[in-house]
Amino acid sequence: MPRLVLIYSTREDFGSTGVLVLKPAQTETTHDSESHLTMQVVNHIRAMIEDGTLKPGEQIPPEREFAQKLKISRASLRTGIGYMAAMGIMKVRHGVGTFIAEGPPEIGKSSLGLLGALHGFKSWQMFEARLLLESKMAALAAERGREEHFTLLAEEVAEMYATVDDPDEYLIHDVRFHRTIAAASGNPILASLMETITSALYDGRRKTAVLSRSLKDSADVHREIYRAIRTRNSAEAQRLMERHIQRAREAQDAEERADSRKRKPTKKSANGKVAV
Amino acid sequence: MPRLVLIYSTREDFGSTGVLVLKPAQTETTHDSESHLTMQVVNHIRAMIEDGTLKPGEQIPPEREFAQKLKISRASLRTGIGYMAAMGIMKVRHGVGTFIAEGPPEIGKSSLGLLGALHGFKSWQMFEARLLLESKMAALAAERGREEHFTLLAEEVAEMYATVDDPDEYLIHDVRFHRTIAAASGNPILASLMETITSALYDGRRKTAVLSRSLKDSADVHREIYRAIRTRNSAEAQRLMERHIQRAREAQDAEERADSRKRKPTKKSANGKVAV
DNA sequence: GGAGCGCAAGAGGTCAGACCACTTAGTCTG
DNA sequence: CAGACTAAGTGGTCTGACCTCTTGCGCTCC
Repeated sequence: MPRLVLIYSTREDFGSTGVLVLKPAQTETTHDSESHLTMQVVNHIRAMIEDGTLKPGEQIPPEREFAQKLKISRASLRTGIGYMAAMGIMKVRHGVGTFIAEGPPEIGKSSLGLLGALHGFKSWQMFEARLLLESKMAALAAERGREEHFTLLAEEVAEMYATVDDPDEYLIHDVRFHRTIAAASGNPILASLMETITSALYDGRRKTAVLSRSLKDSADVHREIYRAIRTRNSAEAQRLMERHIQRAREAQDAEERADSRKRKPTKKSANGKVAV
Repeated sequence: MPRLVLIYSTREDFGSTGVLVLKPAQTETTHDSESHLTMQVVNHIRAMIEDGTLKPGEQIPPEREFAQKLKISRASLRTGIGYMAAMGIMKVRHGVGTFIAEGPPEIGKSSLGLLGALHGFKSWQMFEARLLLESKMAALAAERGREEHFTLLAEEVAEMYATVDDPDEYLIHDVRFHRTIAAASGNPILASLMETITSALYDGRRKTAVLSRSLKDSADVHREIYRAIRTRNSAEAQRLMERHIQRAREAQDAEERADSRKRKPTKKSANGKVAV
């Protein structure tokens, strides 16, 4: 009996936009990418995480042993692990072991780069997305941030002023500052999205050069943002953050133009990345 | 000679926030998840996409054949394919073939659900993210939308009014309406993020019930949004969209409360999803 | 005794080839 | 002609062997 179910699916009958389709329940084979066993592994590990058997940062049993416990072949287990590793849920270290990821979650980090190549994402679009996310998070941080966040932000601002002559060190605190705001926003999903876009944006490239021109000014801006958040002035925090990122973008654009003027061949940048 | 490079990396020495670290170039082994061969496959396919050999929707050669061409084992090729499938870049269909994904790109669709389980994403956080993205896209659509987009939006609104008595059919046009706005916003990255969150939000669950109460009212709201966009009133479009999604959220919250009152055991919803 | 080298255990990575399961389309049969 | 059957082609899984990397222990040589 072909029971019909409503499935939120992607189809190609409407230009490049998907639709909601009604289709037989069995045909779900075209799922996303899980052939029974792969999903079985994913679900098993998921269950272990949910019931506390496995926590972020911990190591899972050796493949040979784990495969035997799950009563599947090592190859299938590896497929499942590979799946979760691709999503950034697990980290595999050759010769050491396999671990549950920890730290700020990134949603399909490397995925963005690939998708970008497929659909032609542009640099300005990434900046636009980042601008939106970060400015909103700054506003939320002003509304929801707790004392501990304010303390951290203040520390990072201080560190920035202290390292205006050391671009590398400065950058560390710059990143931490933005991540702390993300944490203070109280919405880890937005934080994840920001993390994803940011890492794709600066993928492999050091932005030190961009900042080295006037780190003092940069520190001043961060200090202002901090103050707005500290005094729970969300509108001001959002406005300042918008301007800050807008300027970062202009600086990078300028740098890229200068770069492309120097290197004639312009071999789509070092490691093969394009349009990012 | 241990050359030092600046790497944008994730470490666990600062609470749950990562930092920018300075480390020996060789230690990059802990990369993301690519052991030479896997990456080789990914890069090869990426190259094929970039030079036009492969386009979205097209099929790649059979595994046995492709593996031979790349001079690697079928197992390794499958690892690479699995990696890209997990990111939603490729779709594998048992007994049919492997294809390059097409349609609206989703960044780590299933990833969000898993990450949610790991870091405890809440439903309201997803709504907040969606609210932010969709309202901003509505504003952008008002600024950048072209006639063709307006035409499509008008069509969908008309279809909505025509199907107020058929929730399933109505939902199709509802989704299309929102996707058209995403397309009109001119920023595919934001559209991808929306797609990801939306599908995670309604993952497996039909939201028909939510809408069935008063589809007529819903159609009215969409019509208003359309008008704002049509007249390039971006502020109004954003405001209306915000209100619209806010209400959708309230409706769903109400439904969930009603649901949990009926089913006592509350076995963390059908297919094992939680907190989504 | 301490610094450094080297080896071995243990983890993941790759390989080969056989066999299973699914989809599809063409063919046979009633 | 409709429906069941069959075969070809593609992905899915298994087995078990071997390779490579990381790590730490223990030996050797100052």
